[in-house]
Amino acid sequence: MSTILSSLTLTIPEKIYIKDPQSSKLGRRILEYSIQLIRQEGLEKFTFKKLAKKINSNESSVYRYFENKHMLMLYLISWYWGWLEYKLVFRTNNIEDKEDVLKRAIIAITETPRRDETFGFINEEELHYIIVQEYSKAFHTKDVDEENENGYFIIYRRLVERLSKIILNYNPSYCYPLTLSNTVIQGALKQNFLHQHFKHLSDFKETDEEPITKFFQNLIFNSLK
Amino acid sequence: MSTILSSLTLTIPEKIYIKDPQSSKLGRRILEYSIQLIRQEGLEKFTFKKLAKKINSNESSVYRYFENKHMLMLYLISWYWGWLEYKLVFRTNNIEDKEDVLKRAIIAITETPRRDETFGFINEEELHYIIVQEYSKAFHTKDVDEENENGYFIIYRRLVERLSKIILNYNPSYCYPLTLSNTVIQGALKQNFLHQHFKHLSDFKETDEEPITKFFQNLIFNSLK
DNA sequence: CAAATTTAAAAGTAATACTTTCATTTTAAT
DNA sequence: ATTAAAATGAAAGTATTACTTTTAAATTTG
Repeated sequence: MSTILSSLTLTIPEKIYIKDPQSSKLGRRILEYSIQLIRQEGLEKFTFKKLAKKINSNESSVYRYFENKHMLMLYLISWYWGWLEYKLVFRTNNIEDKEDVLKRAIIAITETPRRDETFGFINEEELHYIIVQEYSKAFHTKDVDEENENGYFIIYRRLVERLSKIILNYNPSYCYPLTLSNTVIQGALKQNFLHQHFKHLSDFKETDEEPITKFFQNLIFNSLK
Repeated sequence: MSTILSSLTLTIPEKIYIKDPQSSKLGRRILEYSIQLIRQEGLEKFTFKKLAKKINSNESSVYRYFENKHMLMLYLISWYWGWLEYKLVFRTNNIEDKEDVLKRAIIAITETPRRDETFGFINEEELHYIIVQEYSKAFHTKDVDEENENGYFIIYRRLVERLSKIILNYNPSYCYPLTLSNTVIQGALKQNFLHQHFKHLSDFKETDEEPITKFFQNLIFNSLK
């Protein structure tokens, strides 16, 4: 993606944060370095105290932006889904051929991200890494239903719906567009995780290029034809 | 499944526990009631203290069986995978037709379990519920690689490999048997979760019978044909 | 029945996840 | 440039958690 759109910012549902972290220097430092620190320590051992120390700030200051680390994680996850949505739209824009649109959509969602300068202070490559490791913990809580009502997952919903429409557009008689859309989006993350930590449960070789994308393209086009 | 085999017990890797919970009355009570309590409270709010109170025992006694709640969860998850493996083998045993074998395998893995008397003190229906909600938390830790080396996930591995062989047997030229096998096993759990908590992201109606099974059968057979 | 093992009760420790208070700095408005 | 408002930092405080230790009582086993 180009740096032309570098003034773009992704909008995250207000209820997720106390004070908008994109609105201040400290807030942006919190986002930038929390990704680094979560990657280093893992979500379990990551604390606001450690983060504050890392950015030469104070625990209580971090708490003024996010209620707790769970909410910070929800913020980062929303950011990630928003970014995927943006990629999806950008890459399929102005394309006529329905098969081509679906092909490009699958690539946008399943490819391994490289550092991308579009949104300045977020390192997309590193964010992808922590999403792969940690995202399901933020979903799978006792309070999902309540959090869902609060709109915490609205960006994910939009992403799934967008992809499902592209699927349905390609094959209008397919019965499971939403289910397949979910399967691709979440399955891609899961396969990344398995490929990293359970090599023997993966069919891919080190030399394969974007094997996860290839798997899902094969799966989807065979399934929809 | 019948109750004929009620004396069967599933073998769980030794390293997961300190003292085998299947070997004593207290141990079995720990397993039985931990499932209930995790379901009630969610894994986050579940503590050994609460569990001990529920079974009229003591915190320190529970710690003599499991190092911590993470290990208890790994035990329950291994038990679940072991149970799926058992179902898979039992249901496909003596069947000749390769397509039929694969069909039955998909059912065994993706169907919604009912209370099954095969293994006495474990409520399979309730276990399935907590696996759907919580299992990915036990996978996605900073220590996966180490835990993997310790053999904590060996039963999962066996299950994935078994299903992948059935897939490959049905279509020997298919390139991604392991990846597809993982996608089905983990995807089925994920779809259960979505169906429960994100109804609008699901194509299924309340009246559909075993829609998740149908989705995966459609996906796999279209993809392998 | 005696010895070995298991369990219960209670108290203790270190870390975590916040909260509160108050002083200081920064920013924004006139 | 002055002042009020807002944001930040430092430090101390609280409740809970996750686990450990010790000792005594109960249970099992040989």
